[in-house]
Amino acid sequence: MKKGKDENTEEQILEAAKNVFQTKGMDGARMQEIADKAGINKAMLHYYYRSKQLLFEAVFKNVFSLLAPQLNAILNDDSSIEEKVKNFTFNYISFISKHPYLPNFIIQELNRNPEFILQMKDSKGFPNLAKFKKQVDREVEKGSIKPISAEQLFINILALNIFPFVAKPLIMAFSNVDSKVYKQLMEDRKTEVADFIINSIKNT
Amino acid sequence: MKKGKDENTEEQILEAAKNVFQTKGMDGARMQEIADKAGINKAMLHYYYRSKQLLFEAVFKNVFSLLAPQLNAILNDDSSIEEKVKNFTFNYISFISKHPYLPNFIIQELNRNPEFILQMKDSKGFPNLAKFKKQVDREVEKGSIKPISAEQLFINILALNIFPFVAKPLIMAFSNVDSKVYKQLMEDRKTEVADFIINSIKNT
DNA sequence: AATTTTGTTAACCAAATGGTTAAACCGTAT
DNA sequence: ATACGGTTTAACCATTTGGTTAACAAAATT
Repeated sequence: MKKGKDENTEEQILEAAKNVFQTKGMDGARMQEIADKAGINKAMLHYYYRSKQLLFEAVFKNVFSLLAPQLNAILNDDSSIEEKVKNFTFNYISFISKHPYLPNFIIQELNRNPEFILQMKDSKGFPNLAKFKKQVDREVEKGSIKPISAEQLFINILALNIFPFVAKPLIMAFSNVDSKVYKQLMEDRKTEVADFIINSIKNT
Repeated sequence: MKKGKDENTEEQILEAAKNVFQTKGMDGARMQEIADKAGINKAMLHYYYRSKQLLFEAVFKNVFSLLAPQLNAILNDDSSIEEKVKNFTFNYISFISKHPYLPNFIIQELNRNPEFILQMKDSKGFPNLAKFKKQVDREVEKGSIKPISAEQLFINILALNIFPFVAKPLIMAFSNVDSKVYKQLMEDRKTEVADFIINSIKNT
């Protein structure tokens, strides 16, 4: 069996490609740089993935599959809204610290080619608002949270959690803080963001 | 005087370049495409702007100068926090409808090259948190709003307003809405976002 | 009117880039 | 041992791309 070897190379390519594509984007990425990072000949990229476009798509799907479960935690979990907001906020900020380029990569590439996400919408595990919508409507009706549509609440939760990482250079410049202070701000947000959201929607 | 002619050409180039750079990004943009959109010969781009890099920087500064006054409305205006939040939210969403690619462009390019914003920090009119910080601290002390740092509040305001436009393709896919419904959601946010923020920070 | 300066173009160039190919390599089965 | 299969590499190729040049046109200056 030499399969160990192939799978290893294929995996090394994907890892290197994830690295380069996430930091440089599709247009800025260079096949040669990916090959160098993987420590193999450039022809191997085409041997295993045919073209830059297909390699990119493999990377995108792989990266996206990391994000989807995070979002499903808020959409398809069984806990209360309040619990979900607390858990999601806490976990997401930890998660993103391990994948700092992920949100920007996904957002950038989807804006470059918005049709691309349509191919993924069918795959199982793709985040979907249906269940969350029912829950929000029910809690609004019960009176435990103020009137808000599930869509707007979902947008707000994502915005407050994701945006600070996407806009890091901008925020750092405006607020005149260095990397260290910025990191502390993000650490504080693990609990502050949840409080901010809950304060806003909770009925007294 | 043929100055009318030059300035016209120079201006046409900048307009075409803004168009192309904002939609394709620095790496995806092609000098030929800019020339075509401007209806002139490619050599003119170099005649007026020397290089792709310098043309890009001219575009970036121009685009950034549209955004800065929007942000200063919340940082350096004299109205109360509540008023500011209401006005900013309402105005920003209108503003962005006229410049849909702007926030994504700025965020994407700053992530590609975070040092770039340092060159701009000195220029007058560059958004700065100093005044806003004093105001927030004062209002917290007075007890008119709940304890929150100016930095976190500013991040939250930006996040809730900017993110929905940056992440449009993502949100559309998750919530299964078409462009028309999405536009309505954004329209609703002109008032909903301000309420959301104020609910969260206002002391009862 | 002659000349100099500025604006504009077509043709060209060198480097970079995604992709291909033909030969070498290497473990395995015959 | 040898032939065979997938794997890997160096060299190569065609195209794209940012940038240049030299000649030409249009003003501006004298």
